[in-house]
Amino acid sequence: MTTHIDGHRVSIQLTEVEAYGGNSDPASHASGSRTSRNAPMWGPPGTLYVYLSYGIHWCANIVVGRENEPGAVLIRGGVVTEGRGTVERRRGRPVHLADGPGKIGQALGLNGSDSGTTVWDGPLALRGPFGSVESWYSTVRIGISKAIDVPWRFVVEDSSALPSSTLP
DNA sequence: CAGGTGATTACG
DNA sequence: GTAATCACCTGC
Repeated sequence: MTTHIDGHRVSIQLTEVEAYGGNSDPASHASGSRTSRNAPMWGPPGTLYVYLSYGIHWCANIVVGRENEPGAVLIRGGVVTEGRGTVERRRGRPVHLADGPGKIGQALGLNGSDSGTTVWDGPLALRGPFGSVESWYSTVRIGISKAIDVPWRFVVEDSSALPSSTLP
């Protein structure tokens, strides 16, 4: 995925994501009522949902599934493949692998003003290569206190399984 | 390991 | 109104 924000282009190859559902998923921000914060989760697939976590971290999700049936994928980790200088300036430290949703949000330069935009006309774009499904495995989601047994965290085995042309 | 930080929610 | 809860990161 790639962002073009403040005149800077940053790309990451995804290595870790988590899925969140709608009303039937107690851990989801869409488990309760629709509010101004979580409204993008009801949007069409490809909508971006960005929220502020712990008052500090902007975390990014891509909405999936049908419109009005909330569901989203939280971006948890990725390898920086383009714009590493920009990422290191934003993060204030050397960065190769950004692991953790707050770090990813900061690396990509996202904030609340990007919530509700879409991958076809917003600052964040999706593009391949997407790798093979065999290189991913699933575990339980982390950092949550409800539905902790649902195995909807997906991780790439190891970054050497990524297409070598995408690695730095 | 603990603390920062602020929106959102649950309760009256 | 107030209090508790967070899909987290950093530095000790």
